[in-house]
Amino acid sequence: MPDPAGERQNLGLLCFYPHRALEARLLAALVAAGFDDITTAQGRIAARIAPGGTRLTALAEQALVTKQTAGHLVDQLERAGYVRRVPDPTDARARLVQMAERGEAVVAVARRVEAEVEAEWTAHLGEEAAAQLRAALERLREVTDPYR
Amino acid sequence: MPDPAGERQNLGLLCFYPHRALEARLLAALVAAGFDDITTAQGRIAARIAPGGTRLTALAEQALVTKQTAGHLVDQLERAGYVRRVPDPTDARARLVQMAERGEAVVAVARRVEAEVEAEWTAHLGEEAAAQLRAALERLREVTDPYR
DNA sequence: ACCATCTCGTCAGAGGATCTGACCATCGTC
DNA sequence: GACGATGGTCAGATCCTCTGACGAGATGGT
Repeated sequence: MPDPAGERQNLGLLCFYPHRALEARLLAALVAAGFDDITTAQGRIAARIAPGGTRLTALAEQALVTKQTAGHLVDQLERAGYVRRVPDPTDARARLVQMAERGEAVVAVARRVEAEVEAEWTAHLGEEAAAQLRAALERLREVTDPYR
Repeated sequence: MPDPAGERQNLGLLCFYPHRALEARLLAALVAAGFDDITTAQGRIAARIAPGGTRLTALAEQALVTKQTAGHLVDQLERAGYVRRVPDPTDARARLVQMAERGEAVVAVARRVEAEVEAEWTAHLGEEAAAQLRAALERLREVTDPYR
């Protein structure tokens, strides 16, 4: 990962700063809202739960962790009441991880903070540059996200 | 951190994909080059060592970890021969973490991979869009990197 | 139906990464 | 010189992540 404090930083590293900043803002806001028992790792898993529920294996794939790790994190989220596991009606081996009520409350807070942060960034960059940034990142995702 | 598999992803999450892709590419290339005893956490610290050496506290600040964590990672890097610690001539309390020969070799590989990846991304986006992306990310860094 | 094979998820165990708290040596300043 | 601030370490705990092994259910060919 080496990259000096030099002038021209690589694009990957430049991408890191906004991501880290958002994650820190989110975590702080969640703690402030009383959800102080959540970790970033749990959040990264929870963030990938689709409306109807998502299989553990799918969560693991998208988050780029092993299914053991994902299972461990879902255990914690379940114990804390953020998610629940229900049988998958289409496959008796599988179970769907769904948001519980408490989980939905967290998502609501997260959505608000995300919108806030994005508004700040847009204000800093200007509408047009922000839109271009989004477009470029979305196109970049085509070649950098194996699970798009 | 929650963010659904929904349509319009937030900018922070969009930033994550390129960063993760680059880090994975780097790690794979380093392993392929025989540097198979390095971890991403070590890399994130090593990446911030300036040419003349950097203090532990500075490394910790920039990587956003505690100085204990940074010290632990530098211990490993030192044991593996990637870096060395030398006394700071300007302050008897402090020591400078410097790249050792083996560390320089890693940096060389990393530089090459970074350039490769950036060339691929530029090819995908087009010269102009890539330049705009870089410019936007650099401006965004002004408000997202506390240690710029 | 049946069997080989794959997929979904779990259990067990180990190694890393990261934090908090306590502590010492040195620096800078009044 | 005395005192608060800074650089770094030690100790201990917690969380995250992985590898390996495994059982239960699905799938496809015969």
